[in-house]
Order: sequence, then structure tokens, then C-alpha cells
Amino acid sequence: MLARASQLFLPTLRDAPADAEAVSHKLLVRGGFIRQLSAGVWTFLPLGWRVHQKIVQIIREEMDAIGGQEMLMPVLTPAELWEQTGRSDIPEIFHLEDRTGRRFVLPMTHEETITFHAKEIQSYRQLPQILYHFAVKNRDEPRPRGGLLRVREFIMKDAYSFDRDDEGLDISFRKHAGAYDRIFERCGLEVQPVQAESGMMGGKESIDYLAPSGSGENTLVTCEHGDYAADLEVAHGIPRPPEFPAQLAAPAEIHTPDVTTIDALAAFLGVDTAATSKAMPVVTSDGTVVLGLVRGDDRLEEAKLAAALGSAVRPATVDEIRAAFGADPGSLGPIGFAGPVVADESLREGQFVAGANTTGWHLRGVEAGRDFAPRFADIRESKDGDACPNCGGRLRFQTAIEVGHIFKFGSRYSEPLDATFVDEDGQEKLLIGGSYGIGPGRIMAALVEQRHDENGIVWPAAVAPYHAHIVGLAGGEEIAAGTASELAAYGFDVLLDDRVGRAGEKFADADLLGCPVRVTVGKKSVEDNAVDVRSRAADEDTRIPITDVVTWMEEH
RNA sequence: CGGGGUGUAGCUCAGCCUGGUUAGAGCGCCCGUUUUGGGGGCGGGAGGCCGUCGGUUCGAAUCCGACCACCCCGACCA
Repeated sequence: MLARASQLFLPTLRDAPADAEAVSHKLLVRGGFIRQLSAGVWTFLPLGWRVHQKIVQIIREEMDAIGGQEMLMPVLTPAELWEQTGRSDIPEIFHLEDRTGRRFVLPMTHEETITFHAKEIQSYRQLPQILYHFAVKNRDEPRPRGGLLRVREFIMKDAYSFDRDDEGLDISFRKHAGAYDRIFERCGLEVQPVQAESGMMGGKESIDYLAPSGSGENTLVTCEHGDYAADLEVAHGIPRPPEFPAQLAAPAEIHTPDVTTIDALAAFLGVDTAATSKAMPVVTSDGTVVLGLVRGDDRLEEAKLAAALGSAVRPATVDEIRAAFGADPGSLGPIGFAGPVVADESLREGQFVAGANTTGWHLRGVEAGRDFAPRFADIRESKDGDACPNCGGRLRFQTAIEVGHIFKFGSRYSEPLDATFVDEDGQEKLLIGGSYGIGPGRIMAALVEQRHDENGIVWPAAVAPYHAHIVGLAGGEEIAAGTASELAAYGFDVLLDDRVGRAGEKFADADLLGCPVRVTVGKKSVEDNAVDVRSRAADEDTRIPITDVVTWMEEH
């Protein structure tokens, strides 16, 4: 395949858009791969679409290899289907109506639709099934950001499995995990699978695929010894032990006027911040005020507390705090609070300083179990300095992009939609499902984040828009065109820069676009029948006879 | 939704505070020229509802108000 730059719609930019922060955002826009239409809404220009399609093809091949069947489900979806599963109230759903007022949604995933169709499965003989499609997803994200990193419309490959039972689901799940490993490997993307937050909606086992990146929305926590990896929201780092002061037989009140922060408290009392406790009152969805208690040097991880409580939580307001504790924030503690207390595991042993629930007063020597009866759970946010829960090694924290997510949903959708089959024993049973998502656009962005230099993108060959970028300089036009045709005839995707222009700008564009191999043909080539080749990752040309270019390409 | 910021040429930005010729620069684009291998030089040219609406004023890119859009931080993210 041969493309001529002189005819391509390839608007490259010398300057990055002023409002771009993420490297992938800057380089993909500068390189003419993508353009913004509106907040979180992007067009893939011809070059960007080529990369996207190459990623899509890799995903397709690996899905087919595990027995997946490609299909296509619509974007326009009747709202009733979503009302039956209780998902139509999710704030990210786009709603619309037709001219008669019939309501539709633009789906963020296709569980409802696929389960609707899966109702045609009648017998265990038709199971298992793996069905997938590449389709546009819409999500009314409150805050899109970072180019392709977080968008309101994108193409996702979503696959769905249906099985007779949990054992079957487990097999389908492992098949997908294997396929995902191969997909990322073939794309040349470094990815870490992690145990993910299962989410509010029926998730059991789930794996998130996090690509370490200069920008991103997730934080990947890994052990320096490679035996632990988790998303920050569920990571279970081991905090350093506190330096405890002398033990007390009972809590002792101390007047702490105008001391409302942990640092001020620790300084005032001359104790380790880790030997204090921090009270974080939250409100659950049914309006209960719950006290989350973590060590003074820790932060509350709300996602963990929500998981422990089985309810979404929000921070309590000052008025709610005064009503429930009879004191101002800064002096709150577990003793004397009538509501439920969830204490972090790190507070199980030892005596801590806590608020006295009287404004301006604290208690020393407060001991869980003896002085108050909390429920214990891991609710602290892991942080730098924590030790690995497996080997005690140091934990690393990296920003990352979530490029894929697979999970088991069991009968979460088959039950409300009444999708059943008749099993071998003659009994009608619910289909057991799993869903498996992967975002080609995010893979593309993550690749740029991981593989670039100061001059532009360095695409892995498997997903590069073209294998070779032929730079035709003045005097070498004819030979450049001939070389390009020859490479194309051998099956390479070739971009021929046949524009009228100077060498410098052509080289700069070639670096920016990041094709794996560059071939420079100038007027010297007319005399010596040789060209300069270099791989994008290298910074030196090699001069080789034109007749050797195909061989060189095959070796690089 | 809370906080902060920005809207002037295709892109990056001056000008606004202190209102007043025809609104500027660099890059890009078009024409010409230059022996043209890392965004070169010279000459000429095209390109603007100064985000929108309203107000103040003899006069508004500039001052005031509302709205819209976009970006960043946070909340949110089955």
C-alpha cells in the first residue's frame, strides 16, 4: 500500500495546541492523527484512523482465536431495556427522544442489548458463547480530558460471554485474560494486569489492565520485587509502624485550643503523626453518618470505605457533623459517637490520640477494643513509603491509563431481562455472563505516552500508520517514487513524501509521525544508486544500495 | 457540580490595565527568486463578526453585565 503525502489529508502542526498537557494529546494533534470537535469528542483523521484500525485488527484476530464471534449492535437503544436493569439512572447515560416522545439511550456498554439477544439461547447445547463487536460508546463524562485519555464518545471492543455455570464463566474469563495479554504484547504496549475495584454493579472477579504513562487517571501500585500490582483504589500497602508514647490505663483529656490539623496536633503534643488518629465522617446513601477512622498520617480511601459499607459515601457537611458529634471538625473521635465506626486495620494495635468530640479537646491513650468498638477494614489510601503486603519490599506508584477491563457479572443482566436456558437436567436456569472491554483509542494514546522522544512518536511496527516513510528530496523524486512502489509491491505500507519542500521540514515531519523506518532519497542517489535508511528509534543513517532496501526492511 | 484560567488570522501569541488612524507579530499558506540533505534567505500577496448578546460612551478588541465555548485542579468515573 502506497500513500503520497502530496495528496494526503495530513495537517501537521509546528506548535502543539496551547491547551494540551498530555504528551499523547500534543503529539497526536501535531502529527495530524486526531482533531478535536468539541470537549471530549474527537475525529480520527486518515493517519490516526490507520493506527486505530491496525490496533482493531490485532484485537479482532486475538478475539477470533479464542472463539469470539464478531457482530454489530446499534448505538440507538430503547430506554425500557435500561430501565429493566436499573441502569438508566446512571448519570453518564445520554438520553434522547424520537419525534413521538419515545425514549432512547446512547449506551455506555452493551450488556442490555447482548442479553436481549441472548434470550434466543434455548439450550445448554448452544453454550458457551463469546460474542463481540467494535462499536461507538457514549458517556456523558462530567470532565473529559487529555485528548484521547478521557472522552465522551469512543470506539470500544466489548465482548460478552454466556455460560451454563460459574465453572464455564471461569473458563471464558481466563480465555479473555489470555487474549488480552497477547493483544497488548502484539501492540507493543507495556501493561500491568491488576485486581480491580469490582464496582457497585454486580462485579465479582475483575481485572483492570493499566498502562504506565506520563498522564492518566489511575495510579498503578507495584512492588519493587515484582510480586504485587494493584490499582491505588484497592492497593493494600503496609504502613510504617508508629512511634507510640507511653501507654495509659485510660484515655486522658487534653485541652488543645485552636489545634485542628494533624500536624498541629502532633507538634502540640510532641508525638508522631502516625500515633494520632484522623476522623473522617461520611454519609451513606441512606443518610447514615458513619465515622471512618484512619491514622493521622494516612488519607481515607473513600472507594474502600464505600466497598466496606456496600454503599456510596460522601463527606459529611459541617452541619451534619455538628449534629452527629456535638463538636466541630478537628476535634472529632470515636468515643462518645453513637453511630457506626469503621476503623482502618492500622488502628487495631496500640494507643492513639483522638478527638474528644468537644471542640478544643482531644484524648490521649485511646485504644480500639478497650475504649470503643469499631468494625475494622482496610480503608486507608496506600502511599509512598508503604511496604509490599507480600514481601515487605518498597511499593512504587505510577500514573497509568486503564486500557482494558474484564469482569464476571454472573446473572446481573440475565435475571432482570429473564434470559434463561434449559440445562441438561431439564431445569430452566439463568445465563451466566462476563463482559470484556478494551479501548483501541486509549491503547493508541498509551503507546504514544510510552514511546516517544523530543521529536515525535516512535510507533511499534505492528501499529504504525506506515512501515516506511520515504523522504524524497529535490533531485531524487523519481528514484524515491520507484523505491516506494517497490516496497509497496513487497507488501509494505509506504508513505512517500513527494511534497514540494525542503529537507528539514520533511525530516521533522518524519520524526513527528514516527514510522519505524525512514528512507531518504536525494540527488546523490542518482549517482551512486544508494539511499539512506534509519530506524526511527536510531539517530544515524546507514547508506545502502537501493537494491538492498527490501532486505533491510525485512530485517528491521 | 465546586475552584482557577482562557477566548484576537489555519497554529502560537502581542495589543486590553490607561477606550480614539486602516487591529499587529512569528510560524503556516499563495506567487516570484535563491544550487534547495535537519523547519534556510530575499521580495511580494491573501487571510479577522477581536467567542455571543446586551450596556456605558461622541467613539469599545479595550470598560461593565449576562451567556456560550474550551482548558486545568477537585468531585465524579457500571
